Amino acid sequence: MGATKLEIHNQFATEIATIAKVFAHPARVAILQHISKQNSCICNDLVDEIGLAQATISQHLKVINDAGLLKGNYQGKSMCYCLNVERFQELQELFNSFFNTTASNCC
Amino acid sequence: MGATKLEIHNQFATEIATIAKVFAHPARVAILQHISKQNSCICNDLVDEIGLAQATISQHLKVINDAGLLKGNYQGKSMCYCLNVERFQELQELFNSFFNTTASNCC
DNA sequence: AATTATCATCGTGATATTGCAATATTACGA
DNA sequence: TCGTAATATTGCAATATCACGATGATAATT
Repeated sequence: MGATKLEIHNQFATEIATIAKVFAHPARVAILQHISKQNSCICNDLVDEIGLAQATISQHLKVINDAGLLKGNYQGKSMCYCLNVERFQELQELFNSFFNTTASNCC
Repeated sequence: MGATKLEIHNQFATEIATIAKVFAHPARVAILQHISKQNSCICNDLVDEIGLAQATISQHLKVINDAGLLKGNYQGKSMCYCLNVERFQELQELFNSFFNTTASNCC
């Protein structure tokens, strides 16, 4: 045991959890903030800005990218990572639908 | 190495990540959904509903509770867990302020 | 008091995540 | 095409998380 029992949960719960995981690390939140602040992003900047090794930043970027949250293209010899705003807003709406449907008046 | 370097990130990023972690497991999302559906909650119900062992459910409930998301009191011989709606909405607002401030038009 | 029911905590495997050094790959300019 | 700068990938060690059985603790019931 130890592995999450994914198969027993409903699809929506699994989806929310998968998305939440992306935001569940401060480095990834900071990366997203930085990207949005800069309006564009070169990975090397992030190494200085966030204070983690290049390999670590690259790994976090991969997680964010796998969630569909980045658009990237080469600009000169560096990557230019940008936020996929449409996808980002899609996730926000998913989260809000979770928040909004989960309300209760209680004992 | 291995442990998250919490101290290097800004406070807001750490806060968002901490909250996101609560929702980063499908069982916890499912528990929150179930609590809201039932309007009240007894842990044993959850064991049947979610399909995990009682000890495991109890652990997840602790994580949710540590985030301030539960109000609980004894009702007869079982616990009655309820959603702390105020706190829940507080977290929703925090999340939305993260989503809303992180927007970008890109290269 | 003993029993039962319910939930919490502890201890322990199993798996996942984090972080980094080393290495590979990619793109560009000389 | 060779060298260099930027980013990705790999492999590994450290730590965190998940899941569960066993054990405690508490309250109602017998």
